[in-house]
Amino acid sequence: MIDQSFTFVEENYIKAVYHLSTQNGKSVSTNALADEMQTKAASVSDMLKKLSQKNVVFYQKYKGASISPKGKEIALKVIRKHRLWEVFLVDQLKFKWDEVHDVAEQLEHIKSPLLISRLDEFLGFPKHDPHGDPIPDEHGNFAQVKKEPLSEIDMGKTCQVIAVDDSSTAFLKYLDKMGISIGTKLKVEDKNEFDGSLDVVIEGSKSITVSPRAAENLLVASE
Amino acid sequence: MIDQSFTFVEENYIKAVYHLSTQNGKSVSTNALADEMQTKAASVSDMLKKLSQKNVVFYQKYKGASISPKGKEIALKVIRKHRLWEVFLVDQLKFKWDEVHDVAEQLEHIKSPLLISRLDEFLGFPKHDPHGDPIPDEHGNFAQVKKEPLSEIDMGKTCQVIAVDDSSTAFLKYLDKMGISIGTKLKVEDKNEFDGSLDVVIEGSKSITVSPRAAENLLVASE
DNA sequence: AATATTTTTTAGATTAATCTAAAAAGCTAT
DNA sequence: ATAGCTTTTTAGATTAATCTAAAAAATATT
Repeated sequence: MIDQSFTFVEENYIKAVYHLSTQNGKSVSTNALADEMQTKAASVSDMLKKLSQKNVVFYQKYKGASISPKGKEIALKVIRKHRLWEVFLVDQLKFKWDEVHDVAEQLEHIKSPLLISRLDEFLGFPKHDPHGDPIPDEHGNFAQVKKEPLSEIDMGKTCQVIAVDDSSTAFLKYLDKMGISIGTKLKVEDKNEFDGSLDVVIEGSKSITVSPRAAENLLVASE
Repeated sequence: MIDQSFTFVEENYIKAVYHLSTQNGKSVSTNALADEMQTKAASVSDMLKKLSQKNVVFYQKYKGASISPKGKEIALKVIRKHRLWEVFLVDQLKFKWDEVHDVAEQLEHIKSPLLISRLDEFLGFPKHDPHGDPIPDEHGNFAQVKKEPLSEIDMGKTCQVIAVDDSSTAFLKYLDKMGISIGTKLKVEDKNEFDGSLDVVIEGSKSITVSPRAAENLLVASE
């Protein structure tokens, strides 16, 4: 096993397992993956079996999958490439942030360690992509963004939901109804003194009011 | 037939047919393609059948293949991308000319018209790649390099063999023996007054002496 | 707990690209 | 012009990724 190489498709599955299994801690269901990958559950089952053989995911029939250390390494390399290319597209080629995704999805699979280290250098070793997401270094390390409750965010500031402190179904259902999920970007418009509720704008969407209770349990990263 | 798309593999075959069939005018044999593509003749037969169906090559069983107008269009788009990326790698990322090929072979298949037009602009609309090969514009047009006999090249200048004025087997055998073929790069080191012969260095190889007769029939592009 | 529903897996096909081995076509040299 | 050699094509498998439909396991409901 000198330097095992993965197909574009395998890399995309690994990335998806990494994303979904680190986002909410627990293992990822076949259907969740099928949804993420825009494919059918049967295809996912086949692929998980293969990726498990290659030791990049942990997988038990009917029990879902999670990322292995080796898989995490691969996922972080792909994510590093994806985000560096996004910086290139936006900073150098004047792409708008909403135009970069499809192209970066292709560029992230180009295999050349030299290319990536040179690109990193060329871009001035950026630490974040145009969406504010951290760029892992060549060893897969990246500055862990500090989580703080939404209630601590200053008025006028923008932040991104990265976790929740209360994972009760009641809370999650509430978030769902509000249109908030992991990754959602929020801008704190106003703080209402009388009850501590916040008026926030959901990026690219509507303005809502968040109760103080919810604001304490929504963990965000400020930008 | 809205905007037919081709796989990486198909694009590589189209490029190979284009290269081989425009280089020496006539149609390309299955074996020549197999050699170029590092694959087996059987695979080439299958692919030519498919590409012929898609109207990108002209193909008749046992008679070889040549590029169609549609195929030429596709080939030139891929070549344009390949050469623009080479310029990027050398000019911006400090790659050496011999390090770019494998990476450009991957990058040339990225699908995004916006990416390429922006890259072209970013690089200052270059007309040649780092090897001196012309970069086709978005319509597939490129400055035809002017051919001149090797005998006209000034001392100290570098040039590339692009054609021959005498296609007798005798001459071609002579060139073969000397290690010269289409694409070979030469540097004129010295001109011997007494017999008109030239001392030239074959790039990455030995120094040889070319007779005046040969020098008149070797058509080159100066760089 | 037993049944019904949902989720996941398996079985069996399909498509793209490839291969080996054998058959067919084309060339060449006497 | 024909026998022998080379080139090319076909036939039949193989691998990766996918799908549909059916079977099996897990979860939910009464």
